Amino acid sequence: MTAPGEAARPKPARRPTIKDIARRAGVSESAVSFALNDRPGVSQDTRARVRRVAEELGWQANSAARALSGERAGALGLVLARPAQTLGVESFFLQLVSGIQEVLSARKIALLFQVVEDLGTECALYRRWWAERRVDGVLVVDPRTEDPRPQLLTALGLPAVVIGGPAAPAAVAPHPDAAAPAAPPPDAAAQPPLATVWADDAKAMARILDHLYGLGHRRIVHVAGLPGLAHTERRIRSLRTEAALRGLDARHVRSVTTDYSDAEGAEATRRLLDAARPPTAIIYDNDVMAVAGTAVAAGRGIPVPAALSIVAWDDSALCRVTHPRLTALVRDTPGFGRLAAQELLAVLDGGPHRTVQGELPHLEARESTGPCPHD
Amino acid sequence: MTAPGEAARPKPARRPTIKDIARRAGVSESAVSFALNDRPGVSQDTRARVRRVAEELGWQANSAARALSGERAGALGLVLARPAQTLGVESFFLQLVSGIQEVLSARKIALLFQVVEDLGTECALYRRWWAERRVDGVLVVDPRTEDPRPQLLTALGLPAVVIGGPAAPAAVAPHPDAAAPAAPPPDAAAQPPLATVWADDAKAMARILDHLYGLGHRRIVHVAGLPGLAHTERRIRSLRTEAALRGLDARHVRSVTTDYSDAEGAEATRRLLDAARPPTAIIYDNDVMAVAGTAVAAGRGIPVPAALSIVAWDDSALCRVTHPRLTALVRDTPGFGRLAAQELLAVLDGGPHRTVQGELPHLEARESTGPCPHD
DNA sequence: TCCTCGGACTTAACCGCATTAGTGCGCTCA
DNA sequence: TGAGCGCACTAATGCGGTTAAGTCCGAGGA
Repeated sequence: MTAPGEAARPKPARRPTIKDIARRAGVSESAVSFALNDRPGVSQDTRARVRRVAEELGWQANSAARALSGERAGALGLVLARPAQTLGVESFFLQLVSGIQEVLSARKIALLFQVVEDLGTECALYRRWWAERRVDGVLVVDPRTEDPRPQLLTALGLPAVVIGGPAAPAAVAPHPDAAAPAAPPPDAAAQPPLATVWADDAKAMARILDHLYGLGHRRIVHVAGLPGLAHTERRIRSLRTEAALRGLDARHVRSVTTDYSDAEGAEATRRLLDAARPPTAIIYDNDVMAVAGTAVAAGRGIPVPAALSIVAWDDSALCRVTHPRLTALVRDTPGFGRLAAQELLAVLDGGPHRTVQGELPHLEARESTGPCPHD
Repeated sequence: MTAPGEAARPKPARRPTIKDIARRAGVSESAVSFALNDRPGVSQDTRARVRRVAEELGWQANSAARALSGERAGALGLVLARPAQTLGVESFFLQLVSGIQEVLSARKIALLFQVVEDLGTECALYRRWWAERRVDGVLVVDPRTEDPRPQLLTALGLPAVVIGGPAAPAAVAPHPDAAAPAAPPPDAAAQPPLATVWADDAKAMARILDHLYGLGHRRIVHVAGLPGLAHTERRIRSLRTEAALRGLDARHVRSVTTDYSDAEGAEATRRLLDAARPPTAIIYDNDVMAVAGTAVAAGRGIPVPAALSIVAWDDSALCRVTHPRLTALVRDTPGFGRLAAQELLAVLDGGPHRTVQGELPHLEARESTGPCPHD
């Protein structure tokens, strides 16, 4: 009656429990529990013996049982809300996840990773995870200016760390360089106090502008990503501020927004190059658009960097396979993930909701940026 | 005594349990369990009432409790063994994961996704997940010719589906077109009978060769990926078979292996173009190498496709941002993920270990392939 | 009329671990 | 000398479900 291929299925080996350990070590189950969890109540001798037996048996705590009694699921969640099409050309997320897991796996904490279509589904998923007690906390990515998630998570009491927030870091920790009185946006105070790790986009933008300004560029356009995202707005604001600091004309140094796709990146580039006075330098908010923009320039016979300089915000293999190779802003993304994971663990351990800052990115100058051409 | 930012932390709302439902519905806890799990033993009336109350309370089963008693973790695992550097330029994985989750989330099954450095760590992780009963099964990616994972998983009794295996589909389901007596490799029989979803790389390769052969190309090199991977070997074998079928010279139609990186893809391309009789067409095993190869050609002033045709195995935004846009083999990767997830669920439900085949990819002809130049 | 049968529930046991409340024992000290 | 104490350990309970084993009751058959 068994289907082909089913016949040989072996009976799964029974996994050892603390009861097995208790029997072999000649103690009670609770003594085993004490011994294995570093709690007082057992002698050094017994503790060592129990540990040895557990080792021999290859015992690992049943995560469900531990979760049920210990009130900890031993898992964290990360949801990525992205339409399926736009998925995966960026290296950012896998690297972030990789960094996060480096921290988690050392503490035997699992990561539930889920890709969903939109923000609504993401919120529904948080509710479900919360109700099912699947996770002890979540890492929130792609914070937005109008974001329902912090409020939801606060209401649920689900510990969280926002990666890439807050919308206005200046309001939390005033940027020493930001002499210009950049008024904190009205929603800054309204944000529930979730723990946050953030990157100093203002300083990063300053570095890019230093580089381009130093090369003589005065007409610089920033091809940004999705307008709703917090870091997009932050970068746009930073560009304005930094341009003003250098006395640059706001009509020639400005941002345009896209959906991060190669198609919109290319389209934006075409429009920019069609203008009466096209920019001499373009900053793209991700690697994919930068490559697409470079291809557009190549298609029109516009030499890079002789006639147009290009900078990619975020490095990846892509930036090295184009011709010429792209000058890019290099971030330690796995490091950022590690930082976020550590913060979340700290919150779970009862720590305060802090706002910590990731390492500053640096600009890797390659062949796509050069001196500004003379008109 | 509370740290700043901690003061406002709300007491988490208590999540409802079946006990709450039982009280409100005026029945016992087990009646609730029966009602909510579609088991006989309660009247239609009671069932409806219990359901309504559960709905009102927003009840969701505590996954830990269910796992503990029901022997099902309600989660599956997927491990990606990749060195951190090579992470994330391919769109394949996120799309695969997205497809998998489409199937899983409908059944409220979570996915544990983990990125590790190597195969040894991956195996250790399977052991841990098994011992901790974290997952009910796993999806195995990147099968290799010498792969310790199937044996381990079989020994553990951890249900699994291999994505992209087996090494020799011909041995399982003879390819009708494969008239050439391609001897099944020795390890084919040694493979434990894990469930498998696979793509017909032989047919895909045939399509690519049809295209290139039809354009007159007779010197074709396949820049393959990592030599240890099953699908790499399969594609290499397919190229040989298909070349022989068309009477092509094995010295001019051959494969070289790389590590999938842009660097090795570019390096391989340089070597090929340096040869006395360089190929007139190159097939790259992923999009990143194809783009890198195109850049090398551009750097040497070799026009594509006038002097060199290029095909990418796997499509992505990358193939559309180069100049010219790359002819690519388009696969329905999310669909492949859905298929794999369905197979694993079938196995968990006691089904047989089948070997099912994914949809055939098609070749999207773009501007990077053209008629073979005359020598 | 009595007994049986089965549907609709309830009770109780259990999953594997953490944790709290004992228990027995040797030692100290009034 | 016996109350008091601390230590090492055991017994018992609970987490929130599932499930096997009753219990109750009304309908149907002999």
